[in-house]
Amino acid sequence: MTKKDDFSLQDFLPYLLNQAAEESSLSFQQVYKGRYGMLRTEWRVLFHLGIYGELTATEIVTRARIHKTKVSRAVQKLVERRFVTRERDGDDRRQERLTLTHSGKVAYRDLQEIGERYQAQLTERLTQDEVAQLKRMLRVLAGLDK
Amino acid sequence: MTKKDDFSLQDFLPYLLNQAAEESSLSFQQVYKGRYGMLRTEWRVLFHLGIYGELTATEIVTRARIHKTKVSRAVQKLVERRFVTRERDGDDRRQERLTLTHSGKVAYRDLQEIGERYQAQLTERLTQDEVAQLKRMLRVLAGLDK
DNA sequence: AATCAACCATTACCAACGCAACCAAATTCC
DNA sequence: GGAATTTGGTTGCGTTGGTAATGGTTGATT
Repeated sequence: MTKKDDFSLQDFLPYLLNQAAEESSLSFQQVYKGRYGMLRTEWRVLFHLGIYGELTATEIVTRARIHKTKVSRAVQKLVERRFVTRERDGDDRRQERLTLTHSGKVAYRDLQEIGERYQAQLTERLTQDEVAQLKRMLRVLAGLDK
Repeated sequence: MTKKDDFSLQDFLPYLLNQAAEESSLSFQQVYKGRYGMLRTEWRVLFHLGIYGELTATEIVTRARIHKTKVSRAVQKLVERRFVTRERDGDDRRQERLTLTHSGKVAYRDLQEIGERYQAQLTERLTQDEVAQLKRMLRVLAGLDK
């Protein structure tokens, strides 16, 4: 048997990353879907606004690397459900400043807290140090580090 | 500022995993899409057949954790494009044994080789040891280790 | 100041997804 | 041994996603 045949999906990084990502987002998805009827993209937009405060749609697109049509639709939903308010920028009337409403902030804090607990549970089979290493490497792979 | 406010998306594991997974599958997607007009699910099915040989649709579902309708449609496409043949099982006529055709094998080997090179390039900013650690942890998170 | 290119965001259109319902074959149960 | 249940796989249909085109605004060129 040659070296070539040793190749396995279990060793193919994009595949492994995908499996881990899917697995890790699945149960958390139940939370924001069940509690607030949110889709994944909506939750992600909410979180960005919760963390960074006022943002425009384009800023969310570049920060979160979500397709702009997805952001557009997610914002629409969040506005409908009164989690977010949009307001045309005075200086540049093309863009809209997005901010969380009160209930948006409440939802954010609620989910953020659950998220932290969920993360802790997710990594209980790894040491603190391993988790730190893992995150560092993921940032490298995602091209998120400076 | 309290501890709570330190929470950041850059530190939320499901988010990081998703970013890394998306980033790492993006350029490779161009390859199987460009060369063979395949979708992600089709490529995944092809790889499973390439690695494990003859499988049924259900076996692919459980191994790859892909929804059965996705597998069903991917198999359909792969059969149409003559990468895969299906054959009713004699013992249990509900299931179909799936195997790669010659051109299916060729495509698999081609993509597998590119995949390996791609993986090497992806991890060039990490040491061998780090990659091994990373894969181990991802398997834990994905629930893939015994 | 009129034109043109660049930009922010949305929409129209079609492809892909996922749930639930379904068909056909096999197994269980009485 | 026949009805009910389970299992392998497909399909219909409403939802979600991406590409490309559009509307509306700004900035640059002249």
